[in-house]
Amino acid sequence: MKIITYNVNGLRAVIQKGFVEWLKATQADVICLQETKAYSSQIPLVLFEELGYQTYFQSAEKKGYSGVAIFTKNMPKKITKGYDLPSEIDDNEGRIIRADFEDLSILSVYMPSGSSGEDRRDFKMRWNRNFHQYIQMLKKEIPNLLIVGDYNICHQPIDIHNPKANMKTSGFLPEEREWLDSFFESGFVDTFRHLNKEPHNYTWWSAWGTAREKNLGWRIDYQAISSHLIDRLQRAVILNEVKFSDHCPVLIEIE
DNA sequence: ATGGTCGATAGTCGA
Repeated sequence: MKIITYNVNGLRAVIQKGFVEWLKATQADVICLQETKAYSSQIPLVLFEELGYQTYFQSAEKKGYSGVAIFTKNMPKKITKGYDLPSEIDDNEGRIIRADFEDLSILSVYMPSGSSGEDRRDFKMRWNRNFHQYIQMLKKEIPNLLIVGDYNICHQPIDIHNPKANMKTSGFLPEEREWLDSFFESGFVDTFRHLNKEPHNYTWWSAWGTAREKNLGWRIDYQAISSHLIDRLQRAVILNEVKFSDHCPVLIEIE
């Protein structure tokens, strides 16, 4: 099973740049999207249906903002948009969607950015802690989880081009990294890092200057799998040659 | 610390 996660930074924009043709060539079974910035009614869904995908969206209340989606060739047993267990924060920003398959549930998640100010940095921490509580409840019901998407946090110094300069930048703050530590330690494996210990592997590049050309980036997009499923992992790669967005896709294959 | 770009929108905002 081939699964891709991709923060597209506007689904309509990437469609104009050749996203559909690229997706066809990937032969992905499931693609999880973040920052769709659209309601499903604004997307020509037939383009994806022609490739054999069923399309599911969880959009923000605010028009043109955030939003996640899952496109899948296999029929899911159930789709859940937002939270389906008690939660202190509603998913009105369109950050969570889940597809349940026979032996695996896949969540496409867009965790908040904290880059636009103190309010959003605080919201990010509250959101992440609430999300983690939800996942801990959910895994009792559904042990086999794959949680993919834009986490908006670099985990370790190896995951960012300039760790020292970014110690006070949201996305690499100690408390954010500690949250990600606790998230993984609660029963998930960072699939890419499990198979690849090399530096300079990033999934997002700033629009400043020539950051992408020089590969001065951050690894903030992950595919996290329930630890007991790690033996099913066959491949995990960052598709950094794909440039429809300021992020790039991450691909895994599992048995 | 500073700086520029983009997508979606119609306000500028959020990233």
